[in-house]
Amino acid sequence: MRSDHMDVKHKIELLKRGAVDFVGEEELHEKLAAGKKLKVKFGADPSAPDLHLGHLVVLRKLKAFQDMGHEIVFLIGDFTGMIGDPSGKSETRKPLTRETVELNARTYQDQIFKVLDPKKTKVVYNSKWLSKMDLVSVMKLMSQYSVARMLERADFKERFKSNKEISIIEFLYPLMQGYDSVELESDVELGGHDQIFNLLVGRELQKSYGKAQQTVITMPLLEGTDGKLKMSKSYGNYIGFTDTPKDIYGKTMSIPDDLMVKYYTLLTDLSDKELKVMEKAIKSGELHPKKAKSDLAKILVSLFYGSDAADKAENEFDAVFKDNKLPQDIPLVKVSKNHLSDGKMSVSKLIHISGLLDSVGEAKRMIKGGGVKMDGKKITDENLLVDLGSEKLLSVGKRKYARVICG
RNA sequence: GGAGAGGUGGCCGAGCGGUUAAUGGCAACAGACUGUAAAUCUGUCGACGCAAGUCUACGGAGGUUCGAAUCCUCCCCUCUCCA
Repeated sequence: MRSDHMDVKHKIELLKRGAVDFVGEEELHEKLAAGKKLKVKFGADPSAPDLHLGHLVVLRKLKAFQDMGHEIVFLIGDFTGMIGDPSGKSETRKPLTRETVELNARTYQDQIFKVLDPKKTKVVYNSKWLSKMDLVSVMKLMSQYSVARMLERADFKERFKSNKEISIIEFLYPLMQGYDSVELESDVELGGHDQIFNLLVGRELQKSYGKAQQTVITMPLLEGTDGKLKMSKSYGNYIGFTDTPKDIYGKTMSIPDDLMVKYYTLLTDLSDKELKVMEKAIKSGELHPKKAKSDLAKILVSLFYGSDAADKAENEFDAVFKDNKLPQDIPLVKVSKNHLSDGKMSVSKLIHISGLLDSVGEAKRMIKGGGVKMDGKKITDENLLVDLGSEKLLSVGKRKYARVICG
């Protein structure tokens, strides 16, 4: 089936929405016009199977391709994962065992298929071809690139300039990842903007190896909940696919207000027009930033858990943080008798034992700072003896609760 | 192979024989305020102990000293310049 010119143009516009880079538009245009079913590559390291909203940005774009009938090739970098993508504070990774890779890959798929259609997704492992390469092939691969070009990569450049270590093997990473594109004959490769260098290497290697070149599309990096650094597991500023509804909601509420428009742009289907309207409304005070945020929080919870869960999360949040009520599910902690003397224990110790805080000292400091309550009353005496004959409700701040009983 | 610089708490970064559990910044946590786990301001920020205090910590192992993150020896790691 052939698509007419306008149709193709429209599709490309749609695919371009929100993208930072879009390299190789002509090739894409030609293929779409010819009615070709595209192979869209998306690669992932099997080491961190905890996807977050940053990934969602890219996954949504993949979904757009899928909805147009194209095939997603989800590449699991089990081989390249042994090196690890150079990332600032790089360290040599311990090689993953086969089982770990399998397990991580499994988890990864469980997560991406919350967004993508498994039927239109092919999963491949790059160890299939990379582990079989002999030194001659590796040398051929290496001869395609120069050190100077490698150092163009922002990450390397920075480390080189500030005299940080760069291992030679890290130079191999972009080459191997790029070689995957040669092997797969991918038509399009998608990734976060931080992947631009690697993706372009893939495009160039395809040319060197006499293949058609892939179109490279990158999506912006989403700032994390701190509003500064990119969302990432290692910065601890992420909202994960597997987070509880409560956490997705709460973490979303902790995003700085002024990031709302960006989040809406990258994580929802609002059109550019609607976004503009919203931006204005927030500025003029018509739309309270909190409202924009709680709406977004609900959208996100719904995406992973459905709208009922979203409503529930909102109610719970309002109850706890707006009306100062208690959350619904407070874990019950049983304290063994051996820890008690005469059925009693000091609050500080109790807080530590019940797992609310990491040490007794910390609990004492919290009490001094006025952050601890028992049965709704603020505790001021850090040595207060608590009789565990009956259940006690402890809270530290508004986010940590435990019901404690002797058991 | 030679010469030099350096490795400090979650991160960045001072200190260079003793009032140093180690200045400062960031992050984190709590409090106040708020229609938010936004913003802002304040406080806390090694562990154990009711406490006096004890222990653990400045790449690793030894050593010198009444006393070491600070000096010495060896080892490991990183960077720079030269060959």
